[in-house]
Amino acid sequence: MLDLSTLNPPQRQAVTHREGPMLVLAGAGSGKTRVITCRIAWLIEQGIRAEHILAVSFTNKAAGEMRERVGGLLGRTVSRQVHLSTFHALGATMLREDIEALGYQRPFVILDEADRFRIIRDILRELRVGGTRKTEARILAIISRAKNALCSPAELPEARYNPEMPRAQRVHTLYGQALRNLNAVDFDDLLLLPVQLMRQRPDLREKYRQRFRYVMVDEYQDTNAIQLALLEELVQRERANLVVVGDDDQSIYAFRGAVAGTILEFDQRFPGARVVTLDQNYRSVGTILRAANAVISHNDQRREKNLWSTLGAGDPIPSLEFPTDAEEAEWIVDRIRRVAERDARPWRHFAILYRINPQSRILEEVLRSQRVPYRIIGGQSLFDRKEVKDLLAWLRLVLNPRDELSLRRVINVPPRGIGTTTLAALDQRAREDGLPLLDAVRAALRDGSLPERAREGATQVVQALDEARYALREAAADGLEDILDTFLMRVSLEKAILQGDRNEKIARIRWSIVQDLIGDLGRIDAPDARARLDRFVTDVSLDPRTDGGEEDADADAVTMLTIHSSKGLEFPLVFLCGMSEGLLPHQRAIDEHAVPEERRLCYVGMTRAQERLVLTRARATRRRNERIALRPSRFLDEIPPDLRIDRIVDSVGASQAERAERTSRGLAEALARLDAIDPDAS
DNA sequence: TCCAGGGGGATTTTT
DNA sequence: TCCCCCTGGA
Ligand SMILES: Nc1ncnc2c1ncn2[C@@H]1O[C@H](COP(=O)(O)OP(=O)(O)OP(=O)(O)O)[C@@H](O)[C@H]1O
Repeated sequence: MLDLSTLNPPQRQAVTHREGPMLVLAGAGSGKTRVITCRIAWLIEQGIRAEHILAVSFTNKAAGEMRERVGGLLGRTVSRQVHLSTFHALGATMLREDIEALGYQRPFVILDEADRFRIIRDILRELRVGGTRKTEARILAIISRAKNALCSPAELPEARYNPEMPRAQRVHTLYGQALRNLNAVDFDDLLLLPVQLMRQRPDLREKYRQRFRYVMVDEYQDTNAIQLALLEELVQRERANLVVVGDDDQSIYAFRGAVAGTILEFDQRFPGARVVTLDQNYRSVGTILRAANAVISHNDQRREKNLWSTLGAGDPIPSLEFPTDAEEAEWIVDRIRRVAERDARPWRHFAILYRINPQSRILEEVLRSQRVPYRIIGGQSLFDRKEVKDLLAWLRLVLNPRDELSLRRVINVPPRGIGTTTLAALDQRAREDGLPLLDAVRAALRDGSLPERAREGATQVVQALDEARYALREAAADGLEDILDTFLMRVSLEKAILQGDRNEKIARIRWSIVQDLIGDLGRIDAPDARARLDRFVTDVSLDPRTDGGEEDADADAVTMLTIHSSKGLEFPLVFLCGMSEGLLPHQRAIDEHAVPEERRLCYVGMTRAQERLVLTRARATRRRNERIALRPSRFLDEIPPDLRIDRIVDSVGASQAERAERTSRGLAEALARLDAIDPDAS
């Protein structure tokens, strides 16, 4: 049940807001997300049906968190009926329903990064222009930015000076055609196509408007043009029941086309909008809040905020220097273990934040060797796994045998004697006769034009797919697991995986990952087997990294994540590592004069901490077997000296005096500070 | 024609 | 350190 007395007056005003657009603009930890979750509960108590409520956030992690909080207020049964998702998942849902209206088949394929690279590489090869991976990445980025800005590459602001632009323009067109031919969409299409859909089909737009009558958006400062367009199609401007919350200081998705100014212009875009601000921070102790505010105040063009907290003064923030990132990692993990033991803290109270994913590797090694349970959010761990992609490809084929991309991927997994040449011949035949690739395989089997060694395998694949599809047609929802078991056995997925790696142990792990993933099927419920499979495939494509689902979220483990994915979350104890020039701010941001965005990133990272924040950095790191010297981040200097304690922690054996001598602040000062720090800080 | 093994290259941030 | 591509053996 919702208790309005757990809210302060402006929060209450936003929660019980009735009609029309509203913006809640407030700093970190001021209870913006709580406004959204409580508003959902309030609406339902007012008799609004859960399925008429849509709440959007930006990361899968944040959406999951929100679902949990709503579940806490209303119970799981009701919270499951609320539409709670990321913009992309929302788009995927709409497309799963209506993509046929745009001339695609159902189900469609959602491409991952590797698929996109492969397509670009093929196009460049066809155009007879070679390209390094860097070029390919640049072109992909241009295409993505254009889609997110709802324009062609030539219309982008960067068009004049980006050297890849002429090529990107041509590739853009071919890329679009390639995706169409493959019946595939990329992540950007998940936003773009629903907008097109609603613009072309007012009847469908009306259907969605009727469905999503109350709309809320968390982290509104990160909305870009295409997401805004989607929102505008979904709500009626003046009469919009739209409540958005955000903080211009936490705008950290400029690379995706978000503009910090968008949130400040909300009332121009949605006329008559009410604006509410929140000032009280309920998350962090005083030192953390003041230090974060000090850093962010170095940005201009921001809305000045007046955040205060009553959670106590807090300790000064240690800012620690280590010889290398390996020692930095050792120290962090050691410290986590000691504090966990001393204060009887569960592991889940600790988070380690970093700027880029590869920084997690060394931490992961140490955590593992010290047997500290941990969980990595994001990164490439599950995303890039061959076995997961193969599984998905097979499942997609069951849903849609015309999915050529998937068929090409797995037809020779495990090796079935259908190599590049055989495949090319099949491809040509398909093109000549206007057949889908799978039907070309059938035809080649029938008239014997398939090489001898490929026949047996091809027959197996065709039959397995036919049988699975036939079984699926009739099956009740709970019949899905058996059908898939049989199907995967027939296409030898297990064999492919176990043979696929010389290291048997690794192969077994790979297979167990696939099994775990299939086990997650149990959590998906839909009217029939086909719909369940469809949902499953979309879910995994959108967020392949949440392998364990709900029980994992509850697991007691140290959390490791990038600052970007930490947005909206909070932890009692936070280690923000890699506080060096080149990492935070990142070198590329420095080169591109984008330091203010990095400063916001630093602000977001610092404000995740509730009780204690520790900033760490290394003098050197190793990249591609090269030692790279690192200087302290400029953001450290922006924290007032009375709020931080600078220390140098050298390898075991260095005396305290020696350590102190190396601090830039001088021996006496450093020693004085050492006394102030709590006894087991080293 | 298929495929395993070695050499070369690569790291912003998310969906 | 891990991943992709190419080449030579079967
Ligand atoms: N009125 C309140 N009384 C007590 N605690 C509150 C209140 N409002 C919010 N909180 C708590 O403060 C913390 C931060 O709230 P919340 O996550 O909603 O902030 P936020 O503004 O969304 O933060 P951010 O911008 O960093 O995402 C949460 O632990 C929340 O439960």
